[in-house]
Amino acid sequence: MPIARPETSDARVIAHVDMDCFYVQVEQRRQPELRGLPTAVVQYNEWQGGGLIAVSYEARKCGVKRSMRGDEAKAACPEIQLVQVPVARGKADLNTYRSAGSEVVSILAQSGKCERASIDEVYLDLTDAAESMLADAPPESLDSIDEEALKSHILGMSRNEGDDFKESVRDWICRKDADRRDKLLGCGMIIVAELRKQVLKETEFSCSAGIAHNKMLAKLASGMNKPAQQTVVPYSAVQELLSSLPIKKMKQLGGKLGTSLQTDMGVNTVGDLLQFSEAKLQEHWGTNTGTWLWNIARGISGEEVQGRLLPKSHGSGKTFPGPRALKSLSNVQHWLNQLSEELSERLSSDLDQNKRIASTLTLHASAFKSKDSDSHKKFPSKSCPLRYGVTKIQEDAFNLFQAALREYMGPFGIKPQGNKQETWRITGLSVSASKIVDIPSGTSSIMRYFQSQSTVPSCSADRCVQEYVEITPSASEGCSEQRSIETQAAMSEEDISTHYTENIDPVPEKDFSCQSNEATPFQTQSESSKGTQRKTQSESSKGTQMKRIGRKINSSKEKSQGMPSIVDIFKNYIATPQSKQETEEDSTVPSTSKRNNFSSRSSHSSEVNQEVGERKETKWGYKIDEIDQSVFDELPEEIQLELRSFMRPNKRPNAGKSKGDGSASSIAHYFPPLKR
DNA sequence: ACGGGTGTAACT
DNA sequence: TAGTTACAC
Repeated sequence: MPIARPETSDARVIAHVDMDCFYVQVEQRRQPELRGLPTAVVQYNEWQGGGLIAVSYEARKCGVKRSMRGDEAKAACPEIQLVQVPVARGKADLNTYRSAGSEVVSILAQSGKCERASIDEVYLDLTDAAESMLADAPPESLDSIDEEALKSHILGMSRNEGDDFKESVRDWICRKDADRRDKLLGCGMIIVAELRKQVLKETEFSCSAGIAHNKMLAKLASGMNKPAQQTVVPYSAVQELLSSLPIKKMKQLGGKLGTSLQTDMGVNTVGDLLQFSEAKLQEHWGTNTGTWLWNIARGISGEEVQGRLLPKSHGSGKTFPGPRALKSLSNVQHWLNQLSEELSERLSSDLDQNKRIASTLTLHASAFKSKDSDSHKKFPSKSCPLRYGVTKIQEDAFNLFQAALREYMGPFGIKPQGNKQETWRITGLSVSASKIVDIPSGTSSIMRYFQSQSTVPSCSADRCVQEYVEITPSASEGCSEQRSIETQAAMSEEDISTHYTENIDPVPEKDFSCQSNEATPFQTQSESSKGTQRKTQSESSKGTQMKRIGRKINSSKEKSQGMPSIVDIFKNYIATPQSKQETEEDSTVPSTSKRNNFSSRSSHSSEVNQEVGERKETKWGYKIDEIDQSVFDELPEEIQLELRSFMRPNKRPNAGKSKGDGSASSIAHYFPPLKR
């Protein structure tokens, strides 16, 4: 899994910035009374006090650990303050933490290439900044070195009680005869110290950081002195650091690979790896992993900092452990609706704030069948093209689920009436959206064309989304209609639910009482389709997404056949004046060093994807046959050409793989080619 | 059959 | 490609 990359430059300056117990800090900012108190963030308080997902350093001192239950935490530390994760739609809602993370990224992205590694971690490539500093204003030329920088930990440098370690750090940073690599790290220290101070000032969040020559070492270092400190790894300290480092501490080696390294080869520290030749390692772990390990042992890792400030996918999921496992289709549908709603909301924000569109919807579930030999068969994942609009996502998610369920249950799952208890339990559900692409900005002829075409001044992303909903034929038509036949075929009469109204809107607590539904785990597709519509319609009256600020839909839109047309996307998008000040009008100029005007709080609309400045290939993830042909044909030829260039280059002219028979395992037939 | 909810990346 | 598996926080 890890893959070997050659070191690209011998003296990059890479930083890893890690927020200290981030969720706790977010809650403490909201409730300043909690500052300084032992605090933990917990989710689902009802069972054994809920699970801890973040623990303050005060609480860690009393022995509270992440992944304790709330009750255990109380036992270990009676004064502990437990704060619950917000709940929306019956599930944990992490949005406040996500946007807090964005605040931080906005600040950290100013000084160099920046990669959002997770909700609370960031990598920075500060090579350019450090080199500039070294050239223009090297540390020894400065009147004073930042106090925060002087607090840095420098590996390999002694730091005894009574030492004036700040003086030593100053000396180290300013050493004239230093290795150039050390000088660069010295500059990195100063820059990172500055950034961390800025983060603290502007967000009130503290963080720790590691500064080194590559990501792996920087990551290692950021965790060495927490909270609110930074650690530097000079080249000269690498070997000693690694020689005694337990193998499992290395990123990527915390799991099975690390375990088998220990058990199969007796490798307990990273240093132990040095004994093995590259060939030997490859022999055991394959070419890629072998080389990767060989490099790791030497502190070599060429992995680059991706200039990416935004996530590549969005997901919404929930587990239903033990007795809460879902037992009825309608209950599954209920939860899929909740998850889809959240996902849709996040997609709307992404479109609104970042002008990005996702193109694949994936459903994951986990399940078990008690009373069966293969009760632990994996529940298959399924995906399909993503259509914008809450109800569409809900519908598609549910259909994907049913397809997966039929596959999971196998040919004998279709008639459970004979087999007494033989039935499924769903222990986890998640929906996610991926293959997210930027909407190309401003200057292409496509944009100009639609700019001139569009009559309506409009278009928050909300409205874009609404219009997809409006223009799309009702949910049960088109691709989903066809499904019902097959789905019905997979069900026995006995399975057809007559408990629709009872089942359709279960509250979470009712999950426990689903026993009564057991005998009728299925409902017909047509029932369920109606159910979907009815429900979502009533919900839509209160949902902001569906509130229509109605406008007439033009005729070409009405011709669209169920998929949102890429052209519609353009039209709706273009009609809006760009909120993002897209100054990279000509995106051929790398803009990495450009200072972006991030407005740290309130909006991340300014969170520009840094890839713009690089040679990122902006390709539409849409297949040409997902686009409304009639609309497409109406375009000037020149525009058609340009549009094609945005589309997937290797598209199969006519769905080459589709079987005639519609086997359960192929999702292709759920999305028949558009009639032309 | 409680580490939950998310996210990335490589492999097949 | 779609789906699976591993890993991390």
